[in-house]
Amino acid sequence: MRDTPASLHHEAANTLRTQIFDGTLAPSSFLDEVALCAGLQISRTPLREALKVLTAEGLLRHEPRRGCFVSQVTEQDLDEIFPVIALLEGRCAFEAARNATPADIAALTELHNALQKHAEVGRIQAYYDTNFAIHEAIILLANNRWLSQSITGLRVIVKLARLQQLHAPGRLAQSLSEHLSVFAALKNRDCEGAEAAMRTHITRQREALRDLARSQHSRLSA
Amino acid sequence: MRDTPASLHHEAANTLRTQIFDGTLAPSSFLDEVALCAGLQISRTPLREALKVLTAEGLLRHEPRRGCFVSQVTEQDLDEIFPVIALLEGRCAFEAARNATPADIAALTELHNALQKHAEVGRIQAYYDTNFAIHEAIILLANNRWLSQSITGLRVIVKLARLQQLHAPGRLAQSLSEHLSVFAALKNRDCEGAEAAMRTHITRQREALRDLARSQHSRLSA
DNA sequence: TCGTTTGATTTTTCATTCAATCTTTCGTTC
DNA sequence: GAACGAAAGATTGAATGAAAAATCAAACGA
Repeated sequence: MRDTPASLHHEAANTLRTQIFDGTLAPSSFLDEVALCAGLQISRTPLREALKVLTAEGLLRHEPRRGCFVSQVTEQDLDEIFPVIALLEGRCAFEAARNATPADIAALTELHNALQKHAEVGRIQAYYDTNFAIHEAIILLANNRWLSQSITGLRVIVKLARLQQLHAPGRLAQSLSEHLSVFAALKNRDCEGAEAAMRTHITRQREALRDLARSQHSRLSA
Repeated sequence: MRDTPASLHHEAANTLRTQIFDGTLAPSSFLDEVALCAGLQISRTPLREALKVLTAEGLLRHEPRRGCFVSQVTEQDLDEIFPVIALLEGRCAFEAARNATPADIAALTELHNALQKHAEVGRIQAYYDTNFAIHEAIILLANNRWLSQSITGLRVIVKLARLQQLHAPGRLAQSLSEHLSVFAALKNRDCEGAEAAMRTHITRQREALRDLARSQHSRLSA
C-alpha cells in the first residue's frame, strides 16, 4: 500500500525469508550469491546487504570467505528456545490480563469462538492461523515493544524448524483447552493465572513437537 | 588472536559499535557515509553492509533515502526493557542454581569477594566491571544460548543509554547487598529464591537509574 | 594406491562508477 | 517583505568491474 517501492535489499530480504520458511532454501544449504542475483533479478550489492540482515536475524550463518548457509535448528535449540518463549509470552499474558479493555476481550472472544469451531471441524490450517492471531493479540495487549521483539526473534528461529506440531494426533483438542484456560484467566483479570496457563500452553507445545519429531525419527529409521 | 583478518564490514561494524557506545557517535546523530569511509579508510560498500548489521541490531535507525541515525533510547524504552531483562536474568539465576558445580561456586565466591572489596573502597569502575562479570557468569551457567542471546540483545540497547546507574549515591551498597542475596540463594540451590532475588536486583537497577535520570533532568532544567 | 602439492576455476569481497532522489539555495513574483 | 518554485549540489541506492581467497581436480611423488 506504500507508494514508495521498498529498497531492493529490503525486498530481497523478504523474498529470501519466505523462501527459507517454505523450504525452497533448505536448512544448511549454501547460498550462491550470483545465482540468487539471477533469480531475484538484482545486483550483488543489495543482495549482500540482505544477506547481512538475515544473518543478524539468525536465519543465516556466515563463514568468512566461504559464504552464507541457511541455519539449521536442532532439537536442543528447540529445548532451549521454548522455555524462553514460555517465559516471555507468559509475561505477555500477565500484562494482557491487566491491560485488556472490554473491546479487546470481545475481540478475543470472537477469535476463541473461531478457534473452537476450527478444532471441532478439524480444519488444521485455519486453527493454526487463528492460534497465531490469538498469540499475536495477546502479545500486542502486553504493550511492550521489546518484549514483543524478543518473542518475535525467537519465534523466527522456531519457524525455521517449520514444524507443524498441531498435526500431532489429539494435539488440537489439547491446544484448544489450554487456550481457553489462558483466556478464562485473562477475562477474570487473573494475571498470575493467565501467565501460568500461557507457560503451560507453550511448554505443552514443545512437548507435542518433541513427540512428533520422535515419531518421525522412528519412522525414518524404520 | 586470529591469523585471518576479519572482513572489512565486520571490522567496521565493531568500530562503529565502539564509537556508538563511547559517545563518539551521539544518539540521534546522522551518519555521513562518505565521512565514515574516510575515517575508517574503507570503501562505501563494506561500510553500508556494516550499517545494515547495526540497524538489524537496533543500534541504528534507517530512513529510506535519508540515511542512518544513531538510535535514541527513551525512558519509556528503559521502563519496558528492564522488566524483560529481569525476567530473563531471573531465569538464568534459577538455572544457574541448578547447574552450578562446586568449582563454579568457588569462582563466583571469588568474584563476590572482589565485588565487596570494591564497594568498600568505593572503586566504582572496578565494581562495575566485576558486577558485569558476575552477571555474565550467571548467564553462562544457565547454559542456554538463546536465553543468553536475548539478554545480550536487550543489554545492548540499555548500554546505548550509556548510563552509569552505579554512580547514584548509596546505590553501590544496595547493589552489593542484592548481589549477595542472589548468590546466597544460588549457593543453597534455592532456584526460586535466586530467580526472585535476581529479578529484584534488576528491578532496583531500573529504579536507581530512573532516579538518576530524574535528578539529572531537574539539574538541567534548574 | 594413497597422500601431497600445485594450478585453475569458482566465489566472495571490496572499490569505483552510474543513476535517482532529496535538500538547499537562489531567484522571481505577488 | 514573504512565499512559492526551480535549479544545482549533495547524498543515498544500485550496478559493474577488479582483486583476493578458497575449493576442487589433476598430476606428481612416495
